[in-house]
Amino acid sequence: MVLFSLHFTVLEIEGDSEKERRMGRSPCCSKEGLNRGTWTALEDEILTAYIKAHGQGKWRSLPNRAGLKRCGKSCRLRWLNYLRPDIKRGNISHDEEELIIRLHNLLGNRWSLIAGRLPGRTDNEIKNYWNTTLGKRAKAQASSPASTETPPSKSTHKELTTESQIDEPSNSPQSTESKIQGIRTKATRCSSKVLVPLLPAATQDIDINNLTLQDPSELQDYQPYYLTNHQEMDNKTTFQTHHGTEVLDAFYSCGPDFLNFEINDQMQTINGESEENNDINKNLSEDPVQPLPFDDAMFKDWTKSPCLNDNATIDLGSLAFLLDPDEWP
DNA sequence: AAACCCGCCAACCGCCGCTCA
DNA sequence: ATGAGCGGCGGTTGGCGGGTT
Repeated sequence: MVLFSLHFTVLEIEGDSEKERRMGRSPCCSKEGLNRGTWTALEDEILTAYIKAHGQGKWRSLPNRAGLKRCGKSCRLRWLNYLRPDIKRGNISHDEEELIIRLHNLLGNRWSLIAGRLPGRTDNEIKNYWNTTLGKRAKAQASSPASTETPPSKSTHKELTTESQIDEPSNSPQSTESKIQGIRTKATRCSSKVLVPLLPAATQDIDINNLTLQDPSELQDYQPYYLTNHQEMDNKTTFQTHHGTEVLDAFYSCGPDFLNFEINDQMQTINGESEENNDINKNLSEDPVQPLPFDDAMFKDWTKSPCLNDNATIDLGSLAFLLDPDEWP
């Protein structure tokens, strides 16, 4: 019955919309006559039924076509954050929490990117969770007495990685706040990349020019990072490669400066979640690799970096799965 | 029981980048 | 080359419910 009445509404409003279109640009969201605030069950039902029938997209015109007195953006948000069938309900698990912390350290407030690594979770949910829980924890951690004992240092920062550190504020001297300082909050495209294989653990050199990936799935073995350190020899670029987790830890263990680089939007693409692998493969051979701001010694052995001192009881290996979606629970 | 406080989170807002005509 | 239209993103707001006084 709802659908029948919807049909009439759609026909009526579509006419108006078309008229508006011909007469010039209609306002994005004329607030007049639109419902605001919490969605009703009926509105949810209408929106869900419409999207199931016609698919999502064209959000601007969707409310008219579906007969909803809502802003298109509001419809999109409601669908993406609440009505989508693949939304994961329930509390953030401990593993998810760890992953959020790690990804936030790596990506900053780029919630959509972080959400992309957490199946079923929305950027809004993660953002809220961070703002209400993890962010406060990080703040408390920053102002904890331990932080005054050891002055914050870019080179001595340790990360939240162990369970005990998660459950209670770490005595890490480096505040998350200071880490966030160096993070871009807006996602931007980047054209350069460094490949850091998750495996093998042993250090090796890769000749990027000779790196050919027969199968796009091979890209899963690599994580691109926007570093600016490299070694160029005779137009060839070689990379010292390391276990991905170690590299990540080393990066954000070293403070905000090291986080001030671009993260590849295609990071999740690399993990086989998109069809653009071929493009990436192509870009690998086309894009020049940018110089990295790291010193050579650091690249020669991450594990000897001062960022990873012996006091850091970080089980890097145990967290490597966080970078491999196949390993996710 | 009422008033107040506080935390959570759904929803809104404004900006930005991409696409296309 | 340019600008409108649109989708997407991150920051912020405000309603609601639970806890405390």
